[in-house]
Amino acid sequence: MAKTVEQIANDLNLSVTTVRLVLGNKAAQYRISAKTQTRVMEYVGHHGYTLNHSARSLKLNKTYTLGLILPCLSNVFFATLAEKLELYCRKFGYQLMISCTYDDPEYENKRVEAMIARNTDGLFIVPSSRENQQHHLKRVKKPLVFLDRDFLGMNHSLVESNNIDGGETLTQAMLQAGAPPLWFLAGDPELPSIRQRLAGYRRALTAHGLNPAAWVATGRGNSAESGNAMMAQVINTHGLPAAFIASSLPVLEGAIEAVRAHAGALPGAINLGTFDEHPMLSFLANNVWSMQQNEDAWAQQAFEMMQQRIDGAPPLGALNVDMTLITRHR
Amino acid sequence: MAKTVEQIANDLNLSVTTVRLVLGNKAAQYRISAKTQTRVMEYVGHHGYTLNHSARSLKLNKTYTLGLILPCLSNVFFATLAEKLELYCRKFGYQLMISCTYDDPEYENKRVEAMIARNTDGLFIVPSSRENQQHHLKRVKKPLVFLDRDFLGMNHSLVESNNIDGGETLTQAMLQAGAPPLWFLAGDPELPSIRQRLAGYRRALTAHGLNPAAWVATGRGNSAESGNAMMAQVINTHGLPAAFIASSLPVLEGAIEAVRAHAGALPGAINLGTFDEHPMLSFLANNVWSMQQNEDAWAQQAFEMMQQRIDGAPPLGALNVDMTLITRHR
DNA sequence: CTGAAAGCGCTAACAA
DNA sequence: TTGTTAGCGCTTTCAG
Repeated sequence: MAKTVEQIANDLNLSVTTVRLVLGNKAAQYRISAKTQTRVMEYVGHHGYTLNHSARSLKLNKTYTLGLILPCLSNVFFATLAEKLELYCRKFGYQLMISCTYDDPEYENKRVEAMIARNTDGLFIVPSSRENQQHHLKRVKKPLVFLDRDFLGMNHSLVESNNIDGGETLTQAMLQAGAPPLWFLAGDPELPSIRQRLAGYRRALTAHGLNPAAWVATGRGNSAESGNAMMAQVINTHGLPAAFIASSLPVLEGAIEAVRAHAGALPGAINLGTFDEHPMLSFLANNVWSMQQNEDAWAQQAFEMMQQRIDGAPPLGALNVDMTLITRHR
Repeated sequence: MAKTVEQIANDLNLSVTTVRLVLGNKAAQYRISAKTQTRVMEYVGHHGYTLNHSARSLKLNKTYTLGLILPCLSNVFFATLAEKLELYCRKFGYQLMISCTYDDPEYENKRVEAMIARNTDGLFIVPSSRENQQHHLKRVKKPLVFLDRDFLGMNHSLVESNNIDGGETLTQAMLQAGAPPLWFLAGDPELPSIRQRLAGYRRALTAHGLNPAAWVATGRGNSAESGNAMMAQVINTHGLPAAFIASSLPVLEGAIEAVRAHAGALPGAINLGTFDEHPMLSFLANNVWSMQQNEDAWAQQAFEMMQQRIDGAPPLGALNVDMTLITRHR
């Protein structure tokens, strides 16, 4: 196993060129004699041959490896995105290297450095801050495709969900199903995606002749704790809401916890809205509206962008992927 | 950026060795003159230097890369495991390459081949079948650490949960909380982990003087569909169960769906047990017992095993990680 | 149709 | 304390 081309050539009294030609299926093209071909093929069939990627990478200065740098894999959306992206990469002969930043800016820079040192051919990055994104843009010479978060809004390659329309559609649907107030719990209002979702929410409220700022709560992060705190505050100041939208699943978890802490149980009459879909939303006895992000479309678009960048195309701007409304009515 | 050692040496009229020595922090050891050191450091501070991993790998025949081959990342348990494992790998200078098999045996073999061609220093594998595991064991010369599933029970390196004790503890807890029958929905009884969980369940039943085979349903896979089908059958033959255990979260999802389809809603009195913990289990209004797997401990153990194998140690046998019972009482 | 040779950037052994 | 060199396995160019 794992013979080198040179070994094969020596053992067969051939030159490396000849061996390479038949190994690379160029035998016909260069009219290698049938006998030589079979000799090589038999040898390989017997002893095996696996190309040494390190050597190839060194020579070609291309590793057929791409990096994916994201906040964390335990978030189902990112995990699914990573899975889909890996699938597309593999399909075109690339290996994907995944690294988590836990939204730590320093960590993120280190991961980017490490990926570059490993000669990845390009990087997909979910930046954790405006400064990070700017930093990468300035320092990284390799093809870069940003995902999910656009802090800058400039002309670089980026894939994100159509969060504004998603927020609007979700809000509209919930307004049609029940009377206001309809609260919006924005876990991390600093994140561009959350800001956009909130903007969509406001647009829908305005269209309904409602005050777009009356029922918005903001938190300090995309977490259950933050969701809990926001809901606790809403209950404190306005009582139990009849309907609310969570900016993400962890926020929803925390908010429901807070409702339970207040009311003993989650009243079935509360209408729930959330971004990101998950089968376990079916565990709820309430009406649930969820805005699903299309990870597969993301992955496809992102990989295509990457390929174009690798092929020398200039940055391609932002690309929006539509979201899908999922409803569960009890 | 990205200067090579040789370029630095040329520009500074030094030899590669000298440059390497100060770059590798061996300056003191080899007593490189202070002047030379600062010259090099200044040059690097100005122009930068990133080690070329491909060249290093080729020379050392070591890539500091490890492979992780698992069914899928959209499964939260595997995603979290991958995340933790990546953390440990990184801590020791390794990069992790993740690939999903979707439990397709052929795919799995291809992924293994690809990882080997890329000179990964070792492989973590969640094998999808007995044949696959055997195949890898036979053909892969690199260090191998299996995860989650042991089809063979031989002397190789493996990390899994203590599924038997976990199943027993879960069953005991639920038997203490409510009267039997207590059903067990085994999504994929072919999987070693599920078999073990079932064995633990049976042990607990027997200890309680109950028939260990009376309330077991088996399905055709670890999926919501399978869970749905099993529960539908249970309801058909025995009516709505007062309590049941799902062998995994997707099975639980499907089972609850089936209960809803039959009863219109999920009766709050049904006691629910499941393997794998997830925050969204809080969405349920029922009593819930969940058996949490400790991904962090898995990752640590698995990485340690891998290191030992890389350092030349023989296979180290199976290692069990205890599970933790999480209870939610309403 | 087949062969020879240079060189990718790094490491390690040996020289001075 | 610093310099020289061979070679990892592959690709590519040029030469028969």
